[in-house]
Amino acid sequence: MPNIQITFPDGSVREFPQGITALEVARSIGPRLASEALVAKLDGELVDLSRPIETSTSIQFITPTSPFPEGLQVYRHSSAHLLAAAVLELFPDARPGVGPPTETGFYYDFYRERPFTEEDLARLEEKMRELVKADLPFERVDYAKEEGLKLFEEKGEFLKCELIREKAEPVFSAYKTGKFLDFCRGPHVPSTGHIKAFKLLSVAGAHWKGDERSHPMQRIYGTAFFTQKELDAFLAQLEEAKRRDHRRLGKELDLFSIQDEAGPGLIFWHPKGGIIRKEIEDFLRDELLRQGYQLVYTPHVARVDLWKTSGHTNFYRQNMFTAMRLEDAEYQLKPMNCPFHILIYKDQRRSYRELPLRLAEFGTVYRYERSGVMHGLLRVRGFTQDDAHIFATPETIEAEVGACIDLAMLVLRTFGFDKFEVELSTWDPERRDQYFGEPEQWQAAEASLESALKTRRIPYRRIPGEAAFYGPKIDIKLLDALNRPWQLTTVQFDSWLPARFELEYVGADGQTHRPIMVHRALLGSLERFFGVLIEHYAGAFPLWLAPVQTVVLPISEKHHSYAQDVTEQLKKARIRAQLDHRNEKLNARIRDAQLQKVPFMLVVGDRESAARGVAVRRRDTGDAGFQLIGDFIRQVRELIDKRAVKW
RNA sequence: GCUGGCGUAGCUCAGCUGGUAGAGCAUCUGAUUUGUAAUCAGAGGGUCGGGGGUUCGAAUCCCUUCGCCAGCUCCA
Repeated sequence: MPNIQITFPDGSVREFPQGITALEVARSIGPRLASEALVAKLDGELVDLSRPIETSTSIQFITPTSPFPEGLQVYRHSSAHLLAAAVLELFPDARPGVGPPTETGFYYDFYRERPFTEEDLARLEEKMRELVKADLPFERVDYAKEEGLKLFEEKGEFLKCELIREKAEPVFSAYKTGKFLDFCRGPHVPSTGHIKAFKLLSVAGAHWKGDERSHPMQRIYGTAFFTQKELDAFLAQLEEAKRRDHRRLGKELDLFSIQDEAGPGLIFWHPKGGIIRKEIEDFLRDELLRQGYQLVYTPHVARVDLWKTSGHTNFYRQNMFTAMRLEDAEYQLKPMNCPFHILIYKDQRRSYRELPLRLAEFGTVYRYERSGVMHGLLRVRGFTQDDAHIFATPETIEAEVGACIDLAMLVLRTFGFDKFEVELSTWDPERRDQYFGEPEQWQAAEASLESALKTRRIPYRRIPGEAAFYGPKIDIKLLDALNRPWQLTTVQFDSWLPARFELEYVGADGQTHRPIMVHRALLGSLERFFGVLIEHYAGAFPLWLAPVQTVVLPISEKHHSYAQDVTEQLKKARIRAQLDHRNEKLNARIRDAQLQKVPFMLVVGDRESAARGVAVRRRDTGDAGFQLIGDFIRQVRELIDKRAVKW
């Protein structure tokens, strides 16, 4: 048998007989590697360790400690197969659909008359552990298409048959694990014994191939990690996310509610949430005015004709509330603010000297969402965008886009976010008919967006084909305290609406020209942003946002009047202060203030009233000792004024 | 909208196979006068999400409707 040459990651080359398996190569290096390796990478392609190597190649072994995400993906994919094998042991009537790895684990879809229950999950997990102990191999078998199809048909695997008919090559691979045979490209870890730490998380409904008209499927979600420690950390993070859930905190801290009687997806901002919203709006408004925006207010409804002109009745109908008939015409609740701002623009003849014209509004819009998709503050039917439309000449577009990005970064950082992901969504030149406008316009638009990012040295990802039909856009996602991404800021280039509404300005040359529009929202929606903020801070807001900034706690009744005096002084300094003189032990009142996440608690008793001071307790670090009342006020005022996130 | 789960006091929840509702916290009243995360006692509070049905009898079983939760699908 001829020899082949195998190149190792360190550059060394060794000869092996043709047909040797990757596992044998690993063994030639060391028994430890052979037992830990999960898959091999041959010239960059992932393969099973058991696969014979026929030609010279480079090789790399992937173990749990390899710095490649592919290892974990394969591992989770194998875990999904392990799950399917366990399901077939306990529920022979289940018909496996698909079961891929996901970002945080894996799932497997089954077709079955009866849904799985929580108890079923526990039994399945137990069975999976048994199969791990049995150390079953993930055995790869190649079938000719017809022969393989027949095999799956005999097993009654009608879903797999459908996939094979649609996707299989003339010879396709399948993987066998115990009773489970899957049409699968692989690769997999060598055997079930390699799977160390996993957990089944939930059952949920799904649809075959994601098509809601197709078979209902039962999806079992699970996750798997190389070590129990990593799994535990992941589960702890799930718990932490639950602890921070804005719906729960919104109730506990009395920030907002959703009322059955009013309808789903409609938000009631309670007084404490209202103060936070006011602080957010005040801050934004000040910045907007500083940056040359002009504030406008527009109605919530308009004649349907307006929405016909804008094109919304056509391409956005599915997201709009149905129109209402009034005496003279049909009226439509607004799903967007742009046509209104356009009407303000059109209300007079515009000169190039007025541009860029920046119109900003906290505009409340209503969008119809299907009943199953609402989620707290994050997905609602009525929300307020911190919206703005910039009407500009083509020459100034890049500068305007750049200014939007700068403003977005400034704003988001002020709220304490400092990790971002930026995306540039561009068109797909292959599908020109999907987009409005000429290719040259698109290239110019993309170039100006891209250049705005480049001159700021902002790292970004280009996503072809993700542009809106009317223009390319830049989206900024922030990462919260749990590193979850949230898409908030969007800056969109639009030459479609200016054309629809025949917008014009008179240029320096005395001719009329068409302006370009930039749609831009920094926080996206105030409701959604509020939800993100609550979860990011777990309800413990920065001082400047905290609904109650200080609570004054008199030790006993004889300190009431001094406590009252302290509270008045705080209020005079525009610090939100509350006096808690309830007939409760100090400990109980401290506890309540802690649970309400009040930044400062001021204990006042004999010592404090004698010395005109307060005993400061901080929300995060506890007792901070005595301070003169004047000093405390000055310090807190300063922290509020500079919108400190930490103190 | 679809699949599955759930809906009992303001909140968190108990209530086995049908026999006209219970705890803790919160609220109110009284006692207590408190030094850095829950003082004690008493009282009030529910047409068991809404409607219909089965039954001598329904929080419990059935139908229907509204809402919530986890997903699917779609988005700020």
